Amino acid sequence: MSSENIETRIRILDATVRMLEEHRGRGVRMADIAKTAGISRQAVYLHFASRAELLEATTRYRDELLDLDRRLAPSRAATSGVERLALYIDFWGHYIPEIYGVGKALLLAQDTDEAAASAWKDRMLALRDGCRAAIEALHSDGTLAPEWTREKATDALWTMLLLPNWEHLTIDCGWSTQQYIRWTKTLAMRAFVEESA
Amino acid sequence: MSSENIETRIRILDATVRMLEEHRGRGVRMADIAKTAGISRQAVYLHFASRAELLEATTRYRDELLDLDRRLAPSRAATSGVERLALYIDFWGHYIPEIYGVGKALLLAQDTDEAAASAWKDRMLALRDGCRAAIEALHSDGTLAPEWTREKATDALWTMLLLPNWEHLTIDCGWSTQQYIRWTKTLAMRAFVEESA
DNA sequence: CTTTTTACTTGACACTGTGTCAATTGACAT
DNA sequence: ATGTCAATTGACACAGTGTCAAGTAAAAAG
Repeated sequence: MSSENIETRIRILDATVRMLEEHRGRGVRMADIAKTAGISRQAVYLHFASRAELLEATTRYRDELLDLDRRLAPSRAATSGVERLALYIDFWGHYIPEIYGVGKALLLAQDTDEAAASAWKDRMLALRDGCRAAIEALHSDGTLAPEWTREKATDALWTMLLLPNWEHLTIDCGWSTQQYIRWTKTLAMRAFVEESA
Repeated sequence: MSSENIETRIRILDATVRMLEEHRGRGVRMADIAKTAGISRQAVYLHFASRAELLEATTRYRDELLDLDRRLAPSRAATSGVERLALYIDFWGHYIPEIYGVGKALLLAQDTDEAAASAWKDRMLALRDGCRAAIEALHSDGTLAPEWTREKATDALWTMLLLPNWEHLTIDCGWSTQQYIRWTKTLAMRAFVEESA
């Protein structure tokens, strides 16, 4: 599956990203992707066994291109829990619009496709790790609001950052990325940080 | 379309509700619904023109059975904004698990089906009305936190109550309905009510 | 300069699920 | 007995995914 020409593989991945971002993850078929990549539909299957596998590979490819580690560096370098939480939300707020199309496609494919469902779950667990790290940092600082266990706070922050929330606020309600980030930060601070008044 | 036997129509709707709740809205086909209702697949089309129309009718049917007006009465009778907000979240928290399957099916059908998308949008606008009423009540009391416009606060509350948030917390994270309601209330109070400390 | 290999193409086809159509059955009403 | 109505049966069109076999064109290997 991987012995084939790497350039073609990348052309397919680029085409997939382009199509999914353009159409917000909806109604993009294998044939459309092939056409955009300038190859036959069947050639796509020489590189990716199924639509789900292509979507999964596309998310990984996207993350590479976006240089995830560099983007995460600021929040990882934070010197306090509050700062870490704020910087992680900053990271996420700028990251999510760039992966929206691919993520949405993966999300929608869950309906029929078990493999797509588990691929998405994987991505979400990575998000949870970031959330846990931020909550853990608050906890070590002693600034995690006392009503929370670390576990529950992680789940709650994780939920706040879910893709549909961003989608709804920006696409349906017309908020800007900046407004989304500000509101999410405010909410998280009031929810998780002690005496945030 | 409506001249047909009403009993059969109801049998179909009951079967649809049952199947969707049972399978959490995923992978339920017209043939499955027909089989559950004890009729032929084609007979379903004598009552509903398409899958989207059936899903739409099913949500309305579900709301009837659940006696939405009775359930909404407490929040409508609230004497303060804070009370109204709390009671509306109570209502929603108990309502959402009962419509989850149908809602999820409608949500997933958005991928391919334009009609399903607009049916879901309709349901969501009804939810927004409830949110606006609660925010409006806070505003008249003078207890809406000053950083919010009524419009933005409505959008934000609306987003908090989105189905995927409930889904994630209860189904993925294992929270109980009570925990979901408590957390949502706490969050909403801290977000929208002035000096909630 | 032929032969082999590699990457891809073309076209056909199986499968699933939605939605349509035509002919038929069985019950109930007039 | 006749007509009407609800539903049945079986066939089919259509879209999209995934598979398969045969062919092609160019690069690599002898």
